Amino acid sequence: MAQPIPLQKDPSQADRALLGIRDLVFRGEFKAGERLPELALVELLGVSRTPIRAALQALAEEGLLEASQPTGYTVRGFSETEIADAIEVRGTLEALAARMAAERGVSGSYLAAMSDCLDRIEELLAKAKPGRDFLAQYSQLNNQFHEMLVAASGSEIVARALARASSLPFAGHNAFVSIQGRIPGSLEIFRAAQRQHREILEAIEARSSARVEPLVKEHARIAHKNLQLVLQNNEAMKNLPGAPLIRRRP
Amino acid sequence: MAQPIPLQKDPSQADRALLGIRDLVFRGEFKAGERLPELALVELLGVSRTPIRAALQALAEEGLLEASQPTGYTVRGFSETEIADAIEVRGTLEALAARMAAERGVSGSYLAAMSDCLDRIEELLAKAKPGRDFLAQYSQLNNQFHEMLVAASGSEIVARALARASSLPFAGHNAFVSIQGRIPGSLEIFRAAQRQHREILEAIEARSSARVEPLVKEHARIAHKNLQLVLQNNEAMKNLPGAPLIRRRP
DNA sequence: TGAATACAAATTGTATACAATTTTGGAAGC
DNA sequence: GCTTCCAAAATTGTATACAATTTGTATTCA
Repeated sequence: MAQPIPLQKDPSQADRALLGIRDLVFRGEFKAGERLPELALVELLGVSRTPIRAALQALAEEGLLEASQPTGYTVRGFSETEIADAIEVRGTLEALAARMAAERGVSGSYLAAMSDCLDRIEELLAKAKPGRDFLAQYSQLNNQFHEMLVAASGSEIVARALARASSLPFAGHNAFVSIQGRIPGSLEIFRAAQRQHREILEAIEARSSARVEPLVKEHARIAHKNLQLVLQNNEAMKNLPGAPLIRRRP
Repeated sequence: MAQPIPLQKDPSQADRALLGIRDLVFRGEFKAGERLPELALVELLGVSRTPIRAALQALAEEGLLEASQPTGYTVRGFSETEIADAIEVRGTLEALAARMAAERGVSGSYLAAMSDCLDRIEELLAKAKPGRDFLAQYSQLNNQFHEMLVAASGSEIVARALARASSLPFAGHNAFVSIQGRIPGSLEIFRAAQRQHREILEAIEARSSARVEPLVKEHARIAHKNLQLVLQNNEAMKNLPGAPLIRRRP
C-alpha cells in the first residue's frame, strides 16, 4: 500500500528546486513555450545548477516541461483537448484499479475504512457550506478515498501508472476542487460525486467488476464538466492554480 | 505524431550511461534488490558521476530501478503478477487509443498505410518460417503497426502514457517476440495476432468504438499467454533479455 | 544594402572537489 | 557474549570549474 507522505526530515536542495520551479511555472512567471535557463533558476531559487538540473529532468518526466531542441527545457502548454485527454487517461486507469479491487476482493476491515471515509464526507456535506475550510477538508477526504481505492487494487504497477497520469496539470481528482467555491451550484456537484463514491464502494463490496468499471469512468467525467465550467468563468480562471498553462482556443 | 527516432548526432555521456546501466541490469550483472553504487558504475562505464546520476534518475522513472531508503538506487524485481499487471495497463491504454481513433476518425490515406503494414506482415507470415531474420522483421512490422495505432488516436497525452506503460520490462508488445522462435507453435500465435490486427483496423475504419476496445484488450492478452509459455520453458528463459529481473514464485 | 563570417556571449554538458550523511568495523564497557 | 559507542570508510548531495556547443551581434566584403 502506498505511503501517502514519505515523512522526510528536511527537504533537500533538489526538493526545493522542484517545488520552486513548479511554483514559478504555475504562477506564470515563465509562460507556456518559454525557455527555463538554468542560471536564471539558480538566481531565483538560490540553489546551484546540480539540483536545478535534477528538478528539470523530473518535471519533464512529469509532463510539466518538455525538452526543447537542441537543448534545454521549455514550459509546456495544455490545450482544452489535452486536459480532457489527461482526465480520460486518469479515469481509465482508475477504473482498471477499481475493477481489479472487485475481482481480487478487498478485506472487510479495509472496506469499513473506506466507508468511514465516505461517512466523514457526508458529515461534511451535511453541515457545511462551501468556503475555505470546507474546500480544504473536502479535498483532503476526497483524496483519501481515491488513494484507498487505488490501494485496494493491490497492484503497485497500476498505482504507479495512475500516480503518473494524475501528476499532469489539471488531471488529478482535486484539480478543480479548490475553486469550486466560486462556481454556482458546486455543492450539488459535490453531492453527486459523493453518491457515486457510495455506488463505487458498493460495487466493489459486491465483487461486481463489470459494474464498477463504468461507475468509475462516469465519476471521472465530473472533472471534465468542471473543466468546462472553469473555462467559461473568468473569475474562476483567475484563481485556478496553473491557469497560465492553459492554451485557450484561438 | 511521434518521432520514432530522434535522430541525434553523437550520443552524449548521459545516453551512454543510460544504455550501459540498462544493459548491465538486463544482463544480470546487478541482481534484483541489489544497490547500484555510483562509483561502481563510473568504473564500469567510464563516465563521470554527473551523467550516471541523470541516468539513474531516468531509469527510476522508467520503473527499472527504485529509489532506496535512505538514499541510492536498487534494481527492481518483477513478480509474475506485476508483469501481468503491466501488460494489463498497456492493453488498457492501447484500447483507449484505439477507441479514440475510432471516435475521432482517421483519414483514408492513413488507414491505407496501416493496411499496407498489415499486408507486409501477411506476406512475411506466408513465406517464412520462424528464424533470426523472420523474428527481427516481424518485430519491426508489429512495432510499426502498434505505433501507427497509437498515433491514429491523435492524442499526444495518450501516446505519452502508453509509451511510459510500455517501457516497463516485459510490458511492451515486442517483449516476448524475440524468443518465440524457441517456443513450439509460435507461428500459429503470430497468425492469430495478425487476424486480430485486421479486425482492429476494420473496426476503426467502421468507426466502431464499442467494438475496437475489447478487440485491442483481447489482443494484448497474447502477451499474457506468451508470458506463461516463457515461464514454463527454461530454454526460453535463458534467452529472454532481462530474465534475471523476474522473481519466480517461491 | 544584404549576406557571410568571425568574434563574443550565453547556455548546457561533464568532471571533480568538497560537504554531509550513512554504513561499517571494532574496541570498550556491562 | 552482547550491546553501545565512536571513528573510519564509503556513499551520496551539492557546488563549481572547465569544456563544448549554440546563439547573438557586429563587422566586413560583395
